Amino acid sequence: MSTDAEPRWRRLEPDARREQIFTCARRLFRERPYSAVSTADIAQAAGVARGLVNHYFGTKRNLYLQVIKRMMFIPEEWAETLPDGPVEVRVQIGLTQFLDRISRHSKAWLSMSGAAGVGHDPDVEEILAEADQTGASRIMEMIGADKDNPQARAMILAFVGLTKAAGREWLAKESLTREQVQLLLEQSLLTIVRTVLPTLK
Amino acid sequence: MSTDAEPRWRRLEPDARREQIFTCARRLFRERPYSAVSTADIAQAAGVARGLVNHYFGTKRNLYLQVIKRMMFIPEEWAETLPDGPVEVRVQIGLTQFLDRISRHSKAWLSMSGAAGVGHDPDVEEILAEADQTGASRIMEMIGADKDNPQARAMILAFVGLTKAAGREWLAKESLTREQVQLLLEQSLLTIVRTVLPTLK
DNA sequence: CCTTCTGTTGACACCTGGTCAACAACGTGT
DNA sequence: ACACGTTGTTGACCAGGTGTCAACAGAAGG
Repeated sequence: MSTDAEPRWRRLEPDARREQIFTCARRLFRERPYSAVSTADIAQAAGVARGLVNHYFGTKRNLYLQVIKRMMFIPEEWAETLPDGPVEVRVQIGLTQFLDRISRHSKAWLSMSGAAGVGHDPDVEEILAEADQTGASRIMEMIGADKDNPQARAMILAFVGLTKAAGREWLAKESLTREQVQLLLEQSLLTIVRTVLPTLK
Repeated sequence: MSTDAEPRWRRLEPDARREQIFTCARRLFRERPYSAVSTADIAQAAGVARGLVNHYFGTKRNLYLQVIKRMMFIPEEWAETLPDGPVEVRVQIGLTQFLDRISRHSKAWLSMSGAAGVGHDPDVEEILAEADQTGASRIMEMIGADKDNPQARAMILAFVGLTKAAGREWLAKESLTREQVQLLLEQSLLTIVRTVLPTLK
């Protein structure tokens, strides 16, 4: 009889196991809505007992929040340095970089871009709001706005809404070309800079 | 002994009972996320057995979809007639009417305005997309755009994204005044009409 | 080979959603 | 009044999902 006694399961470093489960969970959450993914599914995908998922992540909900949180964080740095120069040029370059970014990570970006609202989950909304704030800060750098002016920031947050919607039209629905999106965002942002923000004082 | 024999429960017309349960469900879904509302909660709020909720609405999910669907439908008519005249005037009046509308129904509007995405549920997204299309049509009337031009429509759908984000800044976060939102939307829309849309054909 | 450590398992208790046969409120005919 | 049929309503039942935890077993060291 075979004496090799293949072990029925292998031990992993906690970090490795955690990461493995996390990866499987992220994949599943991307392709199905939250409630259609069971912890059993996640465990099975990771080839692991169901209890282990809870052991590493506590609750399914918490695991989900971590997935969202990490989607928000895109590996490369946000800010390649922007050249000095007139707003028009900075906006053009900044938006080009931005569109490069989201097209490179389109899948992750799309699953993040629209969110919050109806099923309004405070925790999820908070994470998403944070992402919007990051985007807004970046844009305010582009246009040289005062980052501490809450009204200016609110205006730019609204513009971020335009950005996300336009991005979806381009990447998900393919009803606009990249050039069209760029033109739309560029012109809108310049209008805001030139006409709307100055009224703030 | 009292012979009046107060009945333990009362029969209602199916429509009345359905409406009663629906109202309780809507209230609960507005104040808590989907998964935090159990059918037992809904039944209890309506003073009714749990099974009755399923009897009238099939599944909890279906009830939820109906709640969303009805939130989307705002009773008064969309279109008070817009006067003929230059785009600038039509846009100004149209946006004023629009802001009147959403401030009047701010609570319902806010729970609809942001949505879809992360927990991406196809059915919910479809309902919300339909609402966006309705809004887009209205705006295209305002600016006299060709409603059958898919690219123009896509541009306006992106603008709807700006609208929703700006509305949230005003009504939910109160970081902008109504006047500021109006200015932002007016200027952005005019820019789109004058500078962006003409490049399409 | 025995011991220790701990990553991992599998069974358990609990909760939630959907089904369905039985029940009881109410209108109707006598 | 009283029986009767209709049907709105109930409550028990089952399937399936989540979180907990004591016990198990792979790996490393003596």
